Amino acid sequence: MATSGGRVNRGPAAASDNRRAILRAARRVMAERGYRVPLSTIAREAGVGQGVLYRHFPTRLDLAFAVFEENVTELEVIAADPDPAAIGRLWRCLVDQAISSTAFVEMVVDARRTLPARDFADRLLGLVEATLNPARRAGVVPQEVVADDVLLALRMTLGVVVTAAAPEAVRPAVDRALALLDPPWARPGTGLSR
Amino acid sequence: MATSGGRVNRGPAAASDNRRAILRAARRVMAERGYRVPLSTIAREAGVGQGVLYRHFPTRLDLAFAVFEENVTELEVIAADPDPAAIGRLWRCLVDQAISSTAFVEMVVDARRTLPARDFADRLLGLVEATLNPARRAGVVPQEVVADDVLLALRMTLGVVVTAAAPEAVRPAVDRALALLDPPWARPGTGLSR
Amino acid sequence: MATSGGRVNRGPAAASDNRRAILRAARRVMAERGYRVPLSTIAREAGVGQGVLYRHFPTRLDLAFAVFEENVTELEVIAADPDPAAIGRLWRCLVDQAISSTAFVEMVVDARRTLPARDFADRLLGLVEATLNPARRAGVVPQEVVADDVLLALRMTLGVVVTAAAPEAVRPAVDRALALLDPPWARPGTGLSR
Amino acid sequence: MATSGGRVNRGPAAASDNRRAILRAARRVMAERGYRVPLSTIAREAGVGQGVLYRHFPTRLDLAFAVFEENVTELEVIAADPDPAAIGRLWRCLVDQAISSTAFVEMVVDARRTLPARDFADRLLGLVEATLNPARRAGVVPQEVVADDVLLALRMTLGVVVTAAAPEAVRPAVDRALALLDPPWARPGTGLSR
DNA sequence: GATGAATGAGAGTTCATTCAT
DNA sequence: AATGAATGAACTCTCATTCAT
Repeated sequence: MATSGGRVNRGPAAASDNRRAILRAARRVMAERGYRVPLSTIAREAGVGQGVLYRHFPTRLDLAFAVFEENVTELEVIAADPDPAAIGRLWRCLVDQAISSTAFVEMVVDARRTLPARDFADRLLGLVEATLNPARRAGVVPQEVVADDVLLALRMTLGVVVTAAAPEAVRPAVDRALALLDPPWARPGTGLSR
Repeated sequence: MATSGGRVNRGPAAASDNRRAILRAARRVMAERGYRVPLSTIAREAGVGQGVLYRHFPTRLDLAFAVFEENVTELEVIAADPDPAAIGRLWRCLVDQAISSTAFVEMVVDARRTLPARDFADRLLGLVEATLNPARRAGVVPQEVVADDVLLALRMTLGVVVTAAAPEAVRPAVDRALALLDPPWARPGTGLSR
Repeated sequence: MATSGGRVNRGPAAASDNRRAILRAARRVMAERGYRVPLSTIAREAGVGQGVLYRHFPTRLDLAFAVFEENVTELEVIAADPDPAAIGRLWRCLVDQAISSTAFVEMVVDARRTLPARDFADRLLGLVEATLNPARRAGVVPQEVVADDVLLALRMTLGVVVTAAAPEAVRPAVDRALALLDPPWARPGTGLSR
Repeated sequence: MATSGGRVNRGPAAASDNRRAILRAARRVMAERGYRVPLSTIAREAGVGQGVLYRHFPTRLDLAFAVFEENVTELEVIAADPDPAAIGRLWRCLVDQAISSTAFVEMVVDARRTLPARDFADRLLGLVEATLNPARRAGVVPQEVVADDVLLALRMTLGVVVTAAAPEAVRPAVDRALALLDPPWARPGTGLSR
């Protein structure tokens, strides 16, 4: 009755493949249809049963966090670079991630209502701080710039992203917004020039 | 038997009262529990049947637009003032509205997925333009400032609002963000000084 | 989309009919298939949608209590009779109800795990007391008999009912059990003789 | 890779250990959380995989029967004693088992719905008969007492057990019930006096 | 033989929408 | 014109059962 039709049971070996497939599907489907897509859709797209999705990610938030965890990993690689100009590359990466992440904002809004706060912001803050320090010491960014400013600028960017009228309008709007804001860590000499 | 229990059927006279009650309830409940509260909750809070809610506002979006229509009305009053300094007051009003409107962003995100675009942005743009023109002519704001910039700044502010960790963190974050952005239309001489 | 096929929407007028139909279906289906039948089965048998079942009875326990409420009503009619011999009729009724109520025991077991205790036992106790008092005064039952004894005897009977090997074995087993127990309130002169 | 994490595969030697561990876990968990606890919970508590549980006990009933098989074994030891007074000890043991076995009743109810009758009752009957015969011959219990009466009394006791409002109310209620019933095989001279 | 992940049917619950009264 | 119950599709979550390793 259990394995009547469809997929075969590939056994435990499938576990990590499945996890990856679920993350990939979640990233894609959430980007397309929003944070609140039915979990069953994600499971179907990932080619796994609903139980598997549930085993790997007990709640929608767990899944979303895991998706964005991958983003953080990408940032960590950049932040590990002691180059003072790394802050520029980190910023560019943050903006790029923001542009592809309407779902992220929906998640944050949802998390605020359902969770006793997670440490995402703190981790991000740590990454930015680590990257900002060498830049400040090298004089690439003014002394008074703090990590909170960077995150604030990122949040401003997210606002532009989620309120864009159409996908193709996102990038130009973000560019214009950042031109208005003109954050010091995004000026020449901060890794963006290369 | 028609009016078996509870409320009496007050007939046509109730129509506009009901509409107002629904809008008031929707504004409050959406602010508290998010854009996606069950419509039945709004109806209950407004003290009307679900059918009435449906008659006045066929979709959730219609309801949400009507709620924010009230915001626009408030703005129109300011924009009707030919005073060059009105732009500063308009901006302050926009920011205040943004601060009390996490639900607005959720609505916009939802609208983008479900609607063939509504004219909200255009109306807002018109208002800002009408207010910006005298200001520019009077030299209160630089000539190169365009209405789009104002809306962009507003969208940036919304990003800060919806990603705030807690309600009490909203206002300080917005203040800091606007200090960083330092929009010309919010500088002294633009109606904020009074 | 809502009323695509099947049942028509009969409007609010259907409410009390539906409630009755649900109770009837629940009584029958729970007796046949046990306390834990899928609620959807009960809804289907009653000819209503699942939402209606849910509206009338938010939890399975609410439904079950309502079913047994009807039993209590039957008992109340008997208990209202000041005749000292009423205790015999009350007892016979209790036993008859027990015989048709395997589901009752399952409910009680379930309720103990899920509920902060309901007042069923108390109401039953009150009924028995009210009926026992005149009987004791009239000397139809010995002075030392208390209502708790009657309920204890009922619980013993329920034990016999639920452990019967087959439905047709229930009545004989109960008769034999009561012959062994020989409760004073079931002896001649207590309303059973007529 | 087969035994990647957690427990090691101890091979065939583990089989009977596992069986015992499962039975112990099942007894405990079913007593705590009822007959219908998830099988996965029992497996986890026993420290075995779900497959092992399934191998040893294909159905929940098989497991439950095995649990109560241990009870029967305890009874068999008593029944093997030719002492006419053994019936008293057997009865006490039966009552003690009943008191600790709400789950037993749930099992019996379940069994009636799913199984073409098992021989549990028959084995119990045999045990009681074997113990009752010497007692009757020795005149410790009246001649007319039959084994069915003893089982009937046990079923009555089970009724009291499962309908108790709280665990601590079980023993007093059973005592009172048995005082009302006063079974001859539980009177002085039947093994209870020692 | 043991392990524990995968499977998927189905139970429970919610809620937008309809419509008799 | 208002009411609020009915509807049922959709979604989330659970868990008995299977089976690759």
